[in-house]
Amino acid sequence: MDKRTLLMHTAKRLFAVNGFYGTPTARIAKEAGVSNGILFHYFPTKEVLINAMYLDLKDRLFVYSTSQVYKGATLKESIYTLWLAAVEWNLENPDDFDFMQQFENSPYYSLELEKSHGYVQMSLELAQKGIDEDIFKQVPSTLVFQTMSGMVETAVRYLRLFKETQEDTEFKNRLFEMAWDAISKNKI
Amino acid sequence: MDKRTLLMHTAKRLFAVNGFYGTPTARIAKEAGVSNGILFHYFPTKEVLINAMYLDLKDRLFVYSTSQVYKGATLKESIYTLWLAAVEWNLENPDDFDFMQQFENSPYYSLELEKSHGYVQMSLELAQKGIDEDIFKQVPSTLVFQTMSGMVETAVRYLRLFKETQEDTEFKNRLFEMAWDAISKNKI
Amino acid sequence: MDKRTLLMHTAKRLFAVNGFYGTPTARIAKEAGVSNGILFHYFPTKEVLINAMYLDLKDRLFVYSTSQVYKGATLKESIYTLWLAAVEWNLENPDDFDFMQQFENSPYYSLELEKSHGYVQMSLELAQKGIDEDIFKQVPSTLVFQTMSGMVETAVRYLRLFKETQEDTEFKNRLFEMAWDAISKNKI
Amino acid sequence: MDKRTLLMHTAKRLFAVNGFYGTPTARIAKEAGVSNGILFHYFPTKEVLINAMYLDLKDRLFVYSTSQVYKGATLKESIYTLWLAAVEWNLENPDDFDFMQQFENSPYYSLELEKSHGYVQMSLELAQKGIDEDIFKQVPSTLVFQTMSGMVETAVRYLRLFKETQEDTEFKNRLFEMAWDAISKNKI
DNA sequence: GATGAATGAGGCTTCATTCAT
DNA sequence: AATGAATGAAGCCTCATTCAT
Repeated sequence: MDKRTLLMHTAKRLFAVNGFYGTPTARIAKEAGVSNGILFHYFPTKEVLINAMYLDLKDRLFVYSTSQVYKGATLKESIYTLWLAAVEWNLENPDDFDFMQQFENSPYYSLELEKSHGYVQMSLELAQKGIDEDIFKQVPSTLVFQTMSGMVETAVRYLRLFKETQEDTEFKNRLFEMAWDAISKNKI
Repeated sequence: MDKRTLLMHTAKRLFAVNGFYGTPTARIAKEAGVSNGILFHYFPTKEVLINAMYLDLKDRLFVYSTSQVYKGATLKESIYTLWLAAVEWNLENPDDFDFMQQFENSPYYSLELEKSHGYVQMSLELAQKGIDEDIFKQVPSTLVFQTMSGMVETAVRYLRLFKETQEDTEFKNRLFEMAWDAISKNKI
Repeated sequence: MDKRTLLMHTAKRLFAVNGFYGTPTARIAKEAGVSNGILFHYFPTKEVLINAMYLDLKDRLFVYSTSQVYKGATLKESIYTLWLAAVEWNLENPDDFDFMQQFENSPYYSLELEKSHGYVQMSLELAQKGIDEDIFKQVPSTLVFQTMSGMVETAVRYLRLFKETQEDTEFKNRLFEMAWDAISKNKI
Repeated sequence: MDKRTLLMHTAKRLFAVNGFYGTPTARIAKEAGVSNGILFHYFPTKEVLINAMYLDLKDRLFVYSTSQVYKGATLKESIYTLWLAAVEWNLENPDDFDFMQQFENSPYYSLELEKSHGYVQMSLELAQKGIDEDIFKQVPSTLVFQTMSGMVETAVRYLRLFKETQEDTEFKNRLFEMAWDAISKNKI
């Protein structure tokens, strides 16, 4: 693994546990087994490192989630697949989840950062589709998107808190139904 | 205003903008117009200050929200009132909201902190009531609680992003319906 | 001696020997017997410290030189007194001289820094007087000033190089004559 | 241009603006368009680079100045030619001038460096000649030399400060007269 | 000769906290 | 209670120099 990647991995692990303010760059380098200075060769600033990591994670989550959706799936199936993929990816990568949560709630974060991200584009299109087909509530697509994101977070937090539910497929389906009911029109 | 309170107000404002790692205690004291040292007379530690602020905010939010609910309200009315109170309070106190979000997503935060909080107790009881009365989905009360909290956050974020919607009562009702649909049983 | 002054003294000594780039702030603090941090309490930046020292030195040199000139002296006597005072002050404070030379030839230095300095004002007035009275050559007063400054430097350097001449009043008079001849009109 | 020379040119330009402490070797290499490491192939040390540049400059200045003096010139003519050549060379190469000033006033500099330099030898001989012929004041030749050097510097600084005087031959003659009067015996 | 990644010591500065007054 | 000078550990980052290729 090249040093750049190595540094990102190490940083993510440390950030998740100690937060980025609680993690000296020196420690990242040390635990990555590289010199102090090389970190700044790849990332001119600690902030750059943090941003790079965030965008990288978003990318990976996006690629993973979309790869799960199969052609010809109904809208609900697609949404379900995406939701589940996101939830499971976060459960399997708790460090990533913690890091992202922390980042998104820090002053470093600005929405601008991700507006252009492919995964935002795709989600919005999907949301718009559901609205146009009268499956979703008649609200802005961005709201649908944000609601789904929020519900993913809620699910992840809950499943992490009560580990015994993590393998319970039936329970996860119920979690999804809550999210779905939030955005979809109530059938009579 | 006594110095203790003054410090908390100043700290909140600065924390909201710069984060707590970006806000030196010296700056808090300076902008509060008090001496550097006195801060540590009232709060032995920066961490103590932060925790105190957090619990204080929760208290105020709790008192405010519950004071809005009137006797004899139906369950949905109560939930609605609480939801709306929380949303509006957060909109009117954006610094508080930012501070809390930041805190809850930092390594400082542990759930233990608030378990005992009156507002958690009350919310859980309300959730349980809805479940028992077969109005809510048959899921743990903690899940209902967390979902509602998440939906409040989503609403606040959205309303802040699109300021023109903040005065639109109709729109806020729709937001509430999303939250309600998430936790309630679907009527056929 | 208060810590601020103590730091300036120590800094000057170290700067003279090692240059300011060769002198860590930590070393200044250490040799001054104070804590590392206090330096930045008095001087927010190493650069501020350096500038402060420079202006302070100029002040002291100015006060010292002018205090030597007596009322009713002729122009030549005044110039001589000032020249001698400057030369001797620099000889007695070699660290100061080295520091100033270094500073004036570093990128830190800008003429703006001292334009407003009382000592510049006074020197220019004196120069103008000599020009008006047809004692000095008919050149701009700033040129007279700069020439005298340069001749002081030359004298100091020479006297430092050949220590045996430092006590030789006769020799110093010859040095002054060189400076005087440079700026004054040649008597036929 | 070979890389060695290229590096020296780039270094000089950067040094003049930012000083040598403000100019990382990495930046020199980058702006010269060569690799980081190659600099240390040609100059084992940053200090070696700096010294090499200084001596190189002195050489060039020497060669240029002496080439201007013609056979059979009187002493004053020779001095004038040398003075003017030095002044004009410095005006045309301001970076070089800044670099030299900075170097000569830094802890890197020691007189030893140039004692052996041809240009010092020649200047001293010329000075001695003037003294022996009773044209110059009866002072050590080294003093004459240093005075002339100082007057060159003063002239250059002044002409740079007031650019409109740079083309004024008449004015430059007056500048030279000041220098000449400093070292020469006053004709009655 | 040439590249540029890699090293690691060390510099400047910050800042929570303490303490004399 | 109040002040603000003082402490010193620690953080981020720089940069001359080395080294593998």
